[in-house]
Amino acid sequence: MLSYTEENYVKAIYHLCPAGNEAVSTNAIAETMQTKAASVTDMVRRLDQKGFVNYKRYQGVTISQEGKRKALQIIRKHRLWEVFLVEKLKFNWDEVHEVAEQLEHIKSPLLIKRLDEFLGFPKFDPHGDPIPDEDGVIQNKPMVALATLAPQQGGLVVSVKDSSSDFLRYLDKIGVYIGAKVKVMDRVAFDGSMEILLDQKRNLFVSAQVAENILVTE
Amino acid sequence: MLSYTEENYVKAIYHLCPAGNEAVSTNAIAETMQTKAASVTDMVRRLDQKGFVNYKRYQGVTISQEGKRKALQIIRKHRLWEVFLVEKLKFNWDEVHEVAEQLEHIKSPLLIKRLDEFLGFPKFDPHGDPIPDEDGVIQNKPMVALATLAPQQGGLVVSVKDSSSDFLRYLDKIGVYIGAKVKVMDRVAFDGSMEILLDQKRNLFVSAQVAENILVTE
DNA sequence: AAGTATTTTTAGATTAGTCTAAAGATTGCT
DNA sequence: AGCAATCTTTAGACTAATCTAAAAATACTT
Repeated sequence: MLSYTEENYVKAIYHLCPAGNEAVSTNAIAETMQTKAASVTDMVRRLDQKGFVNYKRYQGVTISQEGKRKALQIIRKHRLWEVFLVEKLKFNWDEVHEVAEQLEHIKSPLLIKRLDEFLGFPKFDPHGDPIPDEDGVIQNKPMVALATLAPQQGGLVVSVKDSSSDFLRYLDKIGVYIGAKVKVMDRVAFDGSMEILLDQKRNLFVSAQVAENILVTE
Repeated sequence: MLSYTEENYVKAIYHLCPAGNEAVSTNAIAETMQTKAASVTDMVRRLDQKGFVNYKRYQGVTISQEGKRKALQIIRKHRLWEVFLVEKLKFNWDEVHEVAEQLEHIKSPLLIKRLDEFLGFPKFDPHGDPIPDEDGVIQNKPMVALATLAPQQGGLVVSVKDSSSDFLRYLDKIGVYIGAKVKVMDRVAFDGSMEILLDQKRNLFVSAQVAENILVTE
């Protein structure tokens, strides 16, 4: 069983190299974990001992199969909680991270199973990042920028490139959310702005820059 | 800011003497915390330093005003999460404690505010224990056993005396839950069993023993 | 290839929380 | 009151996670 801190290290190492094919440096981990390199050395040695990473001194770290499984489990929990916070508790997109960071460490398989059910088995979190399934498998449909679609083409909003508060708030205001159905109605050659049909109900205009930062999939 | 462990100590000390009027012994704390007396001594000294308890060596511990506030905050969180788990995630009454024990330590005032709202500002948890408000005030309506009511008298189910899994499962089965509206229709003198109108809809019979263990209020 | 710069590790210390074993207080009994 | 039983505290040690400072290894640069 991993401690709170160990879980965070595993997650960080996974994020730095999810494939586990190239070594992650002690320094890189220290930076993302907001700690010192010496502390990282101690920790990765322990995680190697426990089988969650592969570590050789001066050679950096790679995530192991076991570690990958654990990391994806934590990411799954994190993203499900984010969906809960936004969909059910009306948090803004930019308020959820800190809280989800705590909630992801709650240990209860039943809780996550039920939460998933309660949320209707979502596939993406509020930022559009995919939610791994119980076995750690990530559904990876190709995503393209809304800006690249031709008129009459449509898709589902699955993510955003820019996740600044400003941008997210703007999307909230115009009613665009992850999971929204969009269809390109027209495209203004002059400035690249687009007319979009949202959820088969409402027409709206977005600038080229906005369209560039909204990611959609079939 | 208190650590996870410190929060648990404060809660335990509060539970051992909520009024804070008489001293709680080191040993008693050790027992409820599943630890050794020596560890308790160390901890209560720290908590005294921080102002959450009053401690003098060999004299035991009392909870301070500050400690009471903190404990009630944690209890509030615990009970709100229990309501969430049972009402929204369909946990059984007897499955929630362990998970709520973890969830109660999540730090986010906004989260609790929104959760309370989402749950419709419940006043009792699934076991019928009252949920303190934001200021730590516990609503304390008098409770009486269902068994003591006369025919035609009614009330709301607010708690149970026996909280064994067996009893809770039985209540689930017959459809009795915290918050249910009940009215005594008849009382069998022979064995003390009762006929009850549940939620103004359904009639059911309960034994004297069951009626003794269901607590109701006006 | 040699020397400097950078990165990484080791050594030793610190804090939180815990333990065991022994010493010190309090309580209770006759 | 005096002694035994019990409870509580102290002392010293351990683990997890961290730090600083110094040593060791690797990488870069000319």
